Amino acid sequence: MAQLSSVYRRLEEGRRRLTPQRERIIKIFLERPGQHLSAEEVHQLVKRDFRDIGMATVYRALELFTQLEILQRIHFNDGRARYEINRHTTNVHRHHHLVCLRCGRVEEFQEDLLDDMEDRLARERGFQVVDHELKFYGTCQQCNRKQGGRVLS
Amino acid sequence: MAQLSSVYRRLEEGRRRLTPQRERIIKIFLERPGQHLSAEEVHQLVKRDFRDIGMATVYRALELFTQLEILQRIHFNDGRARYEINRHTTNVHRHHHLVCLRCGRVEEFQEDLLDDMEDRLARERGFQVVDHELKFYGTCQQCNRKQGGRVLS
DNA sequence: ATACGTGCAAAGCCTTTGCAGGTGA
DNA sequence: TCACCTGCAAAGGCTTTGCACGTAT
Repeated sequence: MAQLSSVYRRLEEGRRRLTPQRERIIKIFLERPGQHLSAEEVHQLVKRDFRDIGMATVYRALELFTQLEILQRIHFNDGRARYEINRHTTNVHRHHHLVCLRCGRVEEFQEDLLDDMEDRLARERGFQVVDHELKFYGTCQQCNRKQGGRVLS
Repeated sequence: MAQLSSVYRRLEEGRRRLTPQRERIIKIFLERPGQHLSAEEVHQLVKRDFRDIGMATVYRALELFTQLEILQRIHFNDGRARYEINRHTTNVHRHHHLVCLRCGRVEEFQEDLLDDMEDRLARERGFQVVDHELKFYGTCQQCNRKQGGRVLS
């Protein structure tokens, strides 16, 4: 798992430690590329190895990694934060989300068109873009086939 | 205010009433096109006319209007929901958001490029888009001029 | 009469914070 | 030693719900 060294380096720069719990948390994300986990989900997964870990530790780790730009916090309009590996800093191309309103699954997709938009925003409105976020809400292929079900919320 | 009749029609379809409080709330949004108000902000504004209105009523109205697709709920990754008039259903063109990380101001901008993307998603992945959401995070012109300040969170 | 709406207070989530004890450098 | 980390419990913020009373049809 090559990416761990990069995590370690960023922690060191801030004089923070890679404790066993934090390592497990990062690995949970590295083992599940393209998943968007809530704090609660992460907690359940870490508990397999650290039975006594508390939510506070999970939240503190997620917050720390978010500040170090190792993780990224996302909201899908359901009131709880989710986290994913920040691929921007791991040199994989930026991606976006397809949120299915029937089954709740979140798919990803790649898109390059936005770079042009960012340039235009800087030129025409003086807005310097640091990050962007694009989400499509709708119904996924699988749900479209089943038909009939009711759209959530 | 022509749009109020459309609000009234949609309420009637669901056998819900346009009470004075609800009317005031809708007007607050109609009077402020392009603003993204939190429940708390709406509460403060309604209180000018209804001193005793409670947060519960505000939340229930916001929830109702969101379900009727008169308002739209948005999250800017700060943990609180904001609401804006759903222009999709009032036939004004869809717009998106520029969130300034220094001063917190939210600007809007128009963009048509996404329709092509939606077509491609349907064709290539069978994902039927109902709605989309595009946000750019960065620093606004005003803040860029002032320089120096620290970027939030 | 019936269904809907309101304000108040209480409860519910998700998340953060304070604290005492533990651990790594 | 010193700064950092952890689990627990308590507190915080935002939002929802239960209830009794009011109101429109």
